[in-house]
Parts: sequence; C-alpha cells; structure tokens
Amino acid sequence: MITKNKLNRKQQIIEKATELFQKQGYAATSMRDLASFIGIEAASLYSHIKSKEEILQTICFQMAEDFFQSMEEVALANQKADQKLIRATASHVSVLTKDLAASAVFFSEWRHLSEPYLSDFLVMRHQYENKFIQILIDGYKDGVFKKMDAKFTVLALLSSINWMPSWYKADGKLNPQQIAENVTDVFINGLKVRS
Amino acid sequence: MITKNKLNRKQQIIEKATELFQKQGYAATSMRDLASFIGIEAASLYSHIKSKEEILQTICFQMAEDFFQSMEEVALANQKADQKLIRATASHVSVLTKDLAASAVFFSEWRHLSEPYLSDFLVMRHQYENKFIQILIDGYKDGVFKKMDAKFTVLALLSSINWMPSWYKADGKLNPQQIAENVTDVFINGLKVRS
DNA sequence: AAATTTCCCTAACGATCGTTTGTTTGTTAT
DNA sequence: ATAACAAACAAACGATCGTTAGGGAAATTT
Repeated sequence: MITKNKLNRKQQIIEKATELFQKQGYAATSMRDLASFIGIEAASLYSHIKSKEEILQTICFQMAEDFFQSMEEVALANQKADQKLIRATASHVSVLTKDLAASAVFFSEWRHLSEPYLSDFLVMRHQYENKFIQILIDGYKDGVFKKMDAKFTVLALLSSINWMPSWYKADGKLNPQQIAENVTDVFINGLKVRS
Repeated sequence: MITKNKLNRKQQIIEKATELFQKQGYAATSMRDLASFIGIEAASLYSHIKSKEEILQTICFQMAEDFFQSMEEVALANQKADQKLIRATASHVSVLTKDLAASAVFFSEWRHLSEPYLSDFLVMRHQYENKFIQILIDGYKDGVFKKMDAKFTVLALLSSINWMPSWYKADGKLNPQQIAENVTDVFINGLKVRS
C-alpha cells in the first residue's frame, strides 16, 4: 500500500530523529545528519515531513498527550492521597519508560518549539503539574501528608523521575514499575528507618 | 591596567555567554548572538577567547571545581549519615544557587564538550555522585537508613535538586538553604505524617 | 499498455555558522 | 614624541544550515 508505506517512512523519520535529538540535541542535529542516519538524502525527507520543527512538534505533543491520558484515569479513582500519588507516579513512569528517547526529547528540547506551540506546551505542562499538586494538597487536608510547599515538592518529585531517561538502562536491576515504587516510597516514607 | 581590562572583558564574555547558553542552549547560540548581546562584533570576541567551546569548557569545569570543593569539607566531617546527607545536600544547593545560570549550563550543555573534555567531565561527575552514594551506604550499615538501591536514590535526590535552576526564582518564598532543608527532609523523613 | 503517482535523487538557493585576516583606533610605556 | 600594544573593526573565508526545484525511476492504477 502506498499510504501505508508513506506513513511508515514518516514514522521511521520521527523515530530516528528522536534518537538523534536525544543524543545530540535538536539544534545540533542537522537534517543531513538525520537523512544519512536513515540512509537517504536530506532533500528526500521533505517528501514526508514539512519541516525540521514539525518533527519536534510531533514528538513533544505526542508525549504530552500520552501523559495527559494516563493522568485522567488516576484522577477519577476514589482513593486516599498517598495511594493516588503512588498510582499517578506509576502512570507517569509507565508513559515515560514506554519511549525513553522520546521522553528525553520531550523534557529537554521543548524550548526549541516556536510560537504558538511553545506557549501551548507550557500551558499543558502547567496543567499536568497542577494535578500532582492537587493530590498533595488533598493529602494534607485529609491528614495523610505533612504540611509542606506542595508546588515545590511536586517539582522535586517530577524532576527526580524525569531525569531518568538520561541514565535508565532497560537491562538494569529495576524495571519501570519498581522504579516508580522506589521513588514514591522514598517520597512518602523517607529513607530513615522508623523507630 | 591592560591585563585587568582584558580579564574583565573575558569574564564578561563568559557571563553573557552563560546567560545565552542557558536561555537558548549552546548549539542554538551563535557567536554573533553573543557579540551583539555584549555590544561588539563577533570577530572581536576572538581577541579574548580561543573558541566558542572554550567558553563552555570554562563554565563547566569551574562549576565542577566548585562542587568538588564544597564536598571535600563535608566528607571530612565526623557525623552520622543523615546529618552528613543534610550537609552535603546543603553544600550542593549552596554552590548551585550561587550561579543559577552557570549551573543550568553545567547540567544541560556538557554533552557539547568535545574529547577529551567530555570524558574528563563524566569521570568527575561520577566521582562526585559516588560521594553521595557512599553516605547512603554508610547510613544503611549504621542502621540509620533503610535498605535501598543507593545509586538509584542518589540519582533521584540529585536530579530533584539539579532541576532547580530551570524553575527557581531568587525572589520566591524559599531561599536556597530552605530548599535544601525541604528536599533533604522529604528524602529522609518522607511526606507521610508519622503516627 | 498507458497514465498516474510515489519516492528518492542531484543540484542549488540564500542564510548563517565559527573563525581568520588585516587594519584602524585609542591607550600606555619609553 | 614615539614606539608598543591591546581591543575593536570590516570583510571575507570555507563550511554547513534548512529548504526548494525539477527530474527520473519504479511501482501502482487505469
């Protein structure tokens, strides 16, 4: 099928670009780099994509969509705050580890988006963070969590997880689910032995 | 004095470059960008610096030196592991907040270093992380900390702090010292109320 | 078999990249 | 005053950037 091949090629371009964007950064990756990595000429890329930035937009907004979708299921659940935080974090890690390269690009290269995509992106990220913040605030109101700066704590939590794509190896000791469990356990219960 | 003016100009170039590298990224910042930001021509930069990358090297290795120096004092102290972790984190945050822009460049742009600087950089970072890891291992041996994956936990801790330059505002509610206290408190004691 | 379409090519566009060359300007030291 | 020097400049180097134009081969549709 014609259409299918074209879609496959476009998909391949995006996947290979994701790999290079992660390794070298968006700005430091040229269209000729990308083309030769795929095995074609740079000009040929433009039979499938409109521009270099379109690739970045596709990567970033696909990831954003995945993150939002995973959060929706969690928000609906009727649980205590600590359980909600565990589930939200697990969902987050699950999306993140499904495509580590795309996640790395998502977290590090979004600033190269041009307007209005940049503003859209920042609004979405802010909304997403707010869902986590709300879980912590609810947890404090219900007496589950200590008093704290919820926004600050969420940024710390998400930061510690979002850095993962830069060091996580799929063949390591911990699988994604265990990573999520470890992180949330540290944040909820702390490192200290309870006496 | 001639020499002093030259040093000042060089220092100014590095500071302005730090600002632009943080805002736009190293690869996306041109020497003409930098020159016009300072108010001179691009060619004039080369009276003071050898190359674009020399600027990045200066930023990265100056920060690395600062981090190492701050850790040395902590490592010598004779304290329990949890106190050591608090002090190490506080030192880390202190160095980090002394120049947020340089820290941001240090954490995000080091991959654009060429060899052998890149390898040197990675070795130093690894050594620095190991000092934190050792604190956690000692803490477990002494019964202060729970059993855990020390490397993983350190990466989570440092990640949550190192992300700070990208969102911290000097006029916020929390000063650097309070940030360090909050982070270490979460990591050591957790968010949950102790019953 | 003919017509159409898809996909990649070569060639090239203007813009911009980091950097070098050679020179001028203004200051400092003799 | 004059020699020496640092710091800036204009101009340009070759390389590379993202992208476009136009054509050819192969596959698909008519």
